[in-house]
Amino acid sequence: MATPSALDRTLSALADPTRRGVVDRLRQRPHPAGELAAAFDMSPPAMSRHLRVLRQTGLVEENIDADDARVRVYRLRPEPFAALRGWLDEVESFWEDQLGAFKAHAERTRGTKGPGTSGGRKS
Amino acid sequence: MATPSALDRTLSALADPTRRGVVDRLRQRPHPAGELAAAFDMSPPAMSRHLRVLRQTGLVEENIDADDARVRVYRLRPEPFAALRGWLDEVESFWEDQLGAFKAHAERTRGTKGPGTSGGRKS
DNA sequence: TTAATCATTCACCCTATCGTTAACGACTTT
DNA sequence: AAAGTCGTTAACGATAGGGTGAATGATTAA
Repeated sequence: MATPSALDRTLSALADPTRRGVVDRLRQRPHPAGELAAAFDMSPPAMSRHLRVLRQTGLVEENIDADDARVRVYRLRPEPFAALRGWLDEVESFWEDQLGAFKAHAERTRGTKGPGTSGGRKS
Repeated sequence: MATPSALDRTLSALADPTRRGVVDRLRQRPHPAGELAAAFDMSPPAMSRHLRVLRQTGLVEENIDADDARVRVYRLRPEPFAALRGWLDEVESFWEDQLGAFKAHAERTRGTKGPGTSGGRKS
């Protein structure tokens, strides 16, 4: 594994239901690690690992509670979500392009319904 | 594993670098399975499994080539990407709420004073 | 100082996933 | 019909990911 890209790590992190649940929950407000473990009926070590994954991808940030330095409060960070949106925008631009490409393609293949219907298997 | 949600499956599918590479490649044009296996220097069975995952999440669609029924041509499908965007929009609305108005979800938050750091945890 | 609490890392299972080769079904070609 | 091609499923080994309980470090409470 040649050091996965940031997008790799972001998507892997969000692919886990627990971690996505944590993200959803952090939308409401920041939470201490212990609260999250309890909320998902999970042992503290298990949640700690999930939080580490989220932290390493930059999806959440850890802060020491001002009133009790034992407590670590987690909150969302926007950057990885923005990056994911950027990739998604790129992918979805495919269909916009397809509308334009449809005209061009329709010239070459008169009669076929969709753009890029198979063509040759050679490049 | 209580039947993962559609979003679970979509994110898991896209978390794999190979599968995301396939998606990126299909943005250019539809491809036969064999071309994809070759492009990623991977055995046909391995690619076939990746394509099945993508197909099961609805990210790609399989079509029999009109000229050669042995060839299966894969192309992108928009729905799962739109669903992912929907979730991403929800998550990112978090920051809009923070900037705009906390009154929007002030109705749901009981007693807690805004996004405060301190937490009264305790079970 | 001693005890209790919060969260982490460490050690270990256990399952899921990815890759390979071999075998198969479907289609095309000669 | 026989051989060749494309892509799949089947069976297997190797690896990574996620769960637990025990031990550790840091902080607070008594």
